[in-house]
Amino acid sequence: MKAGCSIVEKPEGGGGYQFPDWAYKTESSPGSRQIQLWHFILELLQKEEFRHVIAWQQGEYGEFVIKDPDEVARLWGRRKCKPQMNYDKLSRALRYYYNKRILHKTKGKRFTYKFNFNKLVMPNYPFINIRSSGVVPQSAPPVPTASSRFHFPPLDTHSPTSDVQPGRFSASSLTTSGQESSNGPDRKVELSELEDGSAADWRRGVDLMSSRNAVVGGGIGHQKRKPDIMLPLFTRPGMYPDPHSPFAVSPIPSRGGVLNVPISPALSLTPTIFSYSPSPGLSPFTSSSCFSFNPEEMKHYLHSQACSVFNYHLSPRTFPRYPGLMVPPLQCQMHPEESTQFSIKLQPPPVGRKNRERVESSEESAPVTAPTMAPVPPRIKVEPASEKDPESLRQSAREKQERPQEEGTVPSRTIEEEKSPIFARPAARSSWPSVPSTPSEESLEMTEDSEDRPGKEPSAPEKKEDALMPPKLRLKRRWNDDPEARELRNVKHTAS
DNA sequence: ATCGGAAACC
DNA sequence: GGTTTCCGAT
Repeated sequence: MKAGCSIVEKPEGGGGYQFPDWAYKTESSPGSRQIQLWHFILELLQKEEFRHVIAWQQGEYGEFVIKDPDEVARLWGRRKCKPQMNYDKLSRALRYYYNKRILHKTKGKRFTYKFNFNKLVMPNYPFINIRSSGVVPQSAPPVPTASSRFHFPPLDTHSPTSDVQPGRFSASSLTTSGQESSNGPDRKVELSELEDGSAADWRRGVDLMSSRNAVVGGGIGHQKRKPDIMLPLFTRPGMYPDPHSPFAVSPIPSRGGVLNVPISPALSLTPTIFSYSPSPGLSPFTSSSCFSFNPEEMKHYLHSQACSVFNYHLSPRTFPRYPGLMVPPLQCQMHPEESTQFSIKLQPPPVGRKNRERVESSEESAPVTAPTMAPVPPRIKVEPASEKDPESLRQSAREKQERPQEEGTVPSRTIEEEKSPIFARPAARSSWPSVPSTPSEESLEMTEDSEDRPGKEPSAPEKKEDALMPPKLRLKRRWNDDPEARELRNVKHTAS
């Protein structure tokens, strides 16, 4: 048993804002069904109680500083029942977000990272009415400043430590059908690399704009969806007024409001394999044919996206180009046919286990773990039941109490609206808009690695290099600060 | 301090 | 799949 983990707090206590269990799954990873780190981080950032531990960095959108790494790690460890957690490990996890582009490291600033809200927010709140508050935090995120409206809804069932709040990041997943990976089994590409979230969204937008009711696959196009599932229908902001949502429109509805799925909600909510899905839980959208929207809004949305992406210092290449779309005069040049995506797998599956000398641990004994046939003695973690220091205890105690009314603790932010469970029962929808009529549509033949003009540009020097370069490097080079590459890209763009 | 590969874990 | 755990490199 994991000592130290007894304090797993669940909302049920008397919170009152109970949602069905499956309702919470959305934000967790489909696989693990557990809170994700970025989620947790956001939670902490959201609460003032943790201001001294981790806080938004004013000035930079989405940038935050971990003031007390050890504490954050401790909290995280507690949350995950991993008493051995430490900043080193936690930071490794954070680093994994780099490639997913959920997070970035702010170079030069110690313990400072930056969220890519495009990735986190937009995919989850695609149709927020940007006009009302500037969807993406135009100014620092949840900073209780100007954008009184932007605030991250609670992400997890339990709060950082155990508290919680009614609202949550709904992954809005509407998802569903998915199931079909458009690209073959092992073609799970992380388009996100390039997409940066926004691209994906854009693509979706495009699809929508094209008024292709039939199109589905979101971008990639090849997904057929199962006709027996109803995708949620988004109309427009306001359709799902969610008191807890900081946004004009509540993403939550998607959760239960509109699914008409025969399958378990939990399943349906689990964003699975969307071809373009960058990371589970993040891009739940299926760009289904079921959205209805306002062109006008879409425009704003897209525009906002562009700005945001830009503001986040993302690679310009992530900007999908859309004719007629106004973007900031920066180098945001857009090109109509952009949206290509990467097909590279950033983190290739393990090849096999190499024997690693982990035997060095001499004093562990396997608790209850079912030993597989590991070549080496199963590694057990010794979970010191006494991991809690006074501080921790104090905290957990406090947390528990806070839970019920946690909202009250965040005054400076937006007034947490009342926390009433927003749980609309999924109204069964009987008819669905359209059926995928274009199953094939190979139009979007994703250009594998090339994220540049598919059939165009003969071959830029850079490209060749890329070809010879491991995907990761390639990405890194491109994404991170490879001025050279960037320049090349720019040149290319301008040239064409 | 940070990064990222590798492998194990859940 | 998302970490967790280790660890060598920078």
